[in-house]
Amino acid sequence: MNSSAGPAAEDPQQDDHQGIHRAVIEWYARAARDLPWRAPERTPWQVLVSEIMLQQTPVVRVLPVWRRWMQQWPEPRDLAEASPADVVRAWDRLGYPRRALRLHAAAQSIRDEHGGRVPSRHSELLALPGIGAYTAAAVAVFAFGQRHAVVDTNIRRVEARLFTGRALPSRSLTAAETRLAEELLPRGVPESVAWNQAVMELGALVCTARSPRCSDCPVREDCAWLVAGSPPAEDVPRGQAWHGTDRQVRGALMAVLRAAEEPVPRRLLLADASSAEQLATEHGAPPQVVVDGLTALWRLPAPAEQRERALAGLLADGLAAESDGGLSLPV
DNA sequence: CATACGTGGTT
DNA sequence: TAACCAAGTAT
Repeated sequence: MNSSAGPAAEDPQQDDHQGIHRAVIEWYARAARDLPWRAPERTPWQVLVSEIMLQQTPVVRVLPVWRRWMQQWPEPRDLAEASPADVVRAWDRLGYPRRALRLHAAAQSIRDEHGGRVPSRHSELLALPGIGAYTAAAVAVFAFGQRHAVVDTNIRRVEARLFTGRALPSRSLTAAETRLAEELLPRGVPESVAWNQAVMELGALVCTARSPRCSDCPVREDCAWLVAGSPPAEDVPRGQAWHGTDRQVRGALMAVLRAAEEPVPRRLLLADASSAEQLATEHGAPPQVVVDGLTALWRLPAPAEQRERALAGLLADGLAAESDGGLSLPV
């Protein structure tokens, strides 16, 4: 309320935000989803795995994969001992399969350099493969209860609207946003953890990108964007190209490799619609290796050069490996 | 700072 | 239907 000089004068903003802190945290207690990685008995490893899986991936798609994953590899050591092929298969179609490889490498680092326990320091987490600023903070906060500013896409959007009055945050994370998130963090450790979790959930459930449910928002009275009349976003979001891209070809190649139980001959993997037909004609019979997704791969309107390039990328990333009979997931 | 990197549901 | 979007990271 007041910002007179005193012990707390170093962050005069804090008093002004207490009402917002209280309202959002109270809303969370009432409206939060019941997710397994939030259960009281959750382990740091469970939290870490969930955070990696949730990178750019919706909760509903992560849930079933996470459950299987934690049953199969309940501790970092368990995953560390698995083969990359098994890890990539278990990742299923979560997308960005390089995350699976990095999580595997992180598990090995945890085993080799941290005694098999997920490290709790932000700096140590940050040093693990596949873990950046967001995930390091998220694990430190949600698994270890520390006080750090978590800055994900949800929190960026909520804070952009609530305090900056903009419909959407900028394309990339700015220093100003990080500073704002840090300034908004409640003083007390438990409160800061609750705040991070609550704002993220608010962004996921109410303050959504497309059609925000402002009538359900606990801080709609304080929202700079709403007060300004909900002006539209300024810059047009660049679309994520897909059709005809290398990424699409990589995805189709990965689908085949995941389904294959044996190495897939290179010519089979790199065939296009016409050459596949030619192969069948010449051999007078369907290919010996029947693999799910091969037909879809052949049907892609991608030139041979692009298929070669996509496969080379997979090999370079360690998502595919060459063997006697052809290509397979890395053993 | 921009770009590559999967996948599938929603609008 | 095409475009948008989802708890980012690495280069």
